Amino acid sequence: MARHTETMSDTTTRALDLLSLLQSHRHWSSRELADRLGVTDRTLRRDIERLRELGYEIDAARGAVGGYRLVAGTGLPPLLLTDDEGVAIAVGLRSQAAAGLRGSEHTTLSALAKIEQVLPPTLRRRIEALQSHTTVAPGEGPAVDADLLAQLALSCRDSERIRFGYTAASGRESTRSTEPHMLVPHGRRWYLVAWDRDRADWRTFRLDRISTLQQTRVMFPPRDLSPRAAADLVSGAVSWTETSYTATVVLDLTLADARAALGWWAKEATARGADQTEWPLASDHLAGLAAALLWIPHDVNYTVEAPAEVLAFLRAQADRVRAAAR
Amino acid sequence: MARHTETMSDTTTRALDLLSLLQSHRHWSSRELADRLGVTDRTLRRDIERLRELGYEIDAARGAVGGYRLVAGTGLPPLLLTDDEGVAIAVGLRSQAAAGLRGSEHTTLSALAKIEQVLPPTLRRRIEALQSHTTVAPGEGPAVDADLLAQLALSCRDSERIRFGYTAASGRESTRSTEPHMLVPHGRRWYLVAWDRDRADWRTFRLDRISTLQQTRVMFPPRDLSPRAAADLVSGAVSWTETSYTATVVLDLTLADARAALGWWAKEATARGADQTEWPLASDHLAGLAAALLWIPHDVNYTVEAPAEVLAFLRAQADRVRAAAR
DNA sequence: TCCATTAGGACACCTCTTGTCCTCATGGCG
DNA sequence: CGCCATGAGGACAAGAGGTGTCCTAATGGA
Repeated sequence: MARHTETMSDTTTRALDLLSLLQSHRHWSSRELADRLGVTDRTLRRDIERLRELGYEIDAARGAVGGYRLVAGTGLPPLLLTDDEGVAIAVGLRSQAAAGLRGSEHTTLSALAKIEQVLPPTLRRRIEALQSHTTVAPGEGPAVDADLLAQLALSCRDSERIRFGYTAASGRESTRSTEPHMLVPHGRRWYLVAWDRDRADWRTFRLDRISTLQQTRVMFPPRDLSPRAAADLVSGAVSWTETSYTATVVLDLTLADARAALGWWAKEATARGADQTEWPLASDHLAGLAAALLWIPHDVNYTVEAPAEVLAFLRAQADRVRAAAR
Repeated sequence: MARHTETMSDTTTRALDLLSLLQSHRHWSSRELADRLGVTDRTLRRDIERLRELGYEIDAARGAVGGYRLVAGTGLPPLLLTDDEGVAIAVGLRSQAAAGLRGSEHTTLSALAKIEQVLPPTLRRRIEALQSHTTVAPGEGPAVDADLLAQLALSCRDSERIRFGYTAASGRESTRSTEPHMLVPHGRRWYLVAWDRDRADWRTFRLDRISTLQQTRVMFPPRDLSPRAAADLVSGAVSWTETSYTATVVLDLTLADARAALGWWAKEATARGADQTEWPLASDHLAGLAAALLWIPHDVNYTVEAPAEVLAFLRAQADRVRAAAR
């Protein structure tokens, strides 16, 4: 956007500017591009050629309505984002990490680290503001502070020593000086696996028990610890084994009707007999399990099959709501 | 990563490579960087200088543990992502757009358009795979196909004529040839505001009623229509006015205790008298409202104050659950 | 104090870029 | 069918700018 002073090394700037233009609109004529970049059309063609040599695929149409367009190639080109777009991406990544999406936690964190590293402070404030609006599902509040997660991801990636306050399960508070190694999700929580310098051993820390994080800018040589071993450390340390609750809902609907009524998230449903459907539910929380029942349409009859503990919870909740809604 | 053939224009490549290195790790010594880029340290210093002139803030530490680090400046540098990171970002943006996050829809879409434009097909397939795992809250299934949303966002941005099949509310199917103008979220749904070429007028289309999208690669000159007017078009067209439900929960807890018990998403709670707390709830769906109650801890007494309609729903649901959980 | 590191000036060599001028290829439109 | 606007790219000369070598100056940590 900002026209740079013309005295600097120009060909590099122009290449980036050109990429940015090609990303912000899909169709450009040679004239327009050349004018914007302040060069001849011949030079522009050379610039395009250069980008092509660098691996970016640029389609060109000849003739009356000709023009250039950047097209999906084999790799990702550098993304040239506006501030707002950067904010949108950071918010998306943060909430994704906080929600604990399985299967790609590490890439999510690494992308987040990349963007957090260069995020101007002004934009960071905007993220906080936006994030507070992201009140998605009730009860599913973020199990972790996304900002802390991002900071720790950076420190892990860069092998930077950190200090923080920690409140143990027993309630004892202490200050830890550690070499952070890896972030591991477990259940709906995140754990930091780090080398505790005072205790000279590996420790795991629950993120929501970490209070004040200080990034010393001191690097350390990474120690060996396989991801597998790190995960084992965490599951070993998690004492209050996070039980997962399950139940089966039996709907008085054919499988096809059930699919139609419940939509995509009933895709695990199976038929029971000719005109009933089994719909398996699972959740880390009893409340989450119960919530799913509320979305069954009014005109559908169903019963719940589940362990006594779960059924008792459901009955108790029903009674509470009945009493409260008078 | 891939070493390019050495014959090409190099200084631009090197600048991008350098940025990429600086983004993938926070701390680098001059030696390391120079080696990786295959140049002298003097040239490297010149490259760093160039980047600084381009506006990227690069910290340097002199002395024994010296080195360079890319630091948050005033603007976002080009993001150089690995394929995996690109996938993670696309997934995040898509689910954010699909969830209908308020306040930043347009930036989210514009960022999404940017990345979708250059996303290699192989990566796109990976996104689909990941997205099916993102089963977040029950009942909150994606109200819209994220892929369609992304495609339409691209066409709107680039003023590209499109054709698609549309099933009207009446059930009548038709094929529309339109000039897409803007995507507008309303309730949990998305609407496309477009100029219908056959009817020669503005029309709104619900995204989940659009069936087969064809992108003609024909551009058109954008017509004037303010965002405000577009939004009005949509809310005018939405007949079944999407009512939003509200309720107030009165908890037998002090405000402080309620905050502690309910966590961050009870931040709108206010005190009522000395030892009660008012907790306002709002949701587009009755079920969403009811679900919130389930997360209130067992040992807390509460009552619900709400319109008769809402109370009736709560009682009915309670009875259903009671009956089903036998 | 010493050492390793970044910072940057000077200079010679040479590559690469740029604009001008040219011809060719291609797609849409009348 | 032929016209015209557009992209593609070769040739060439002028000159700008990148590179490596060699140098000295700061600076931070042990």
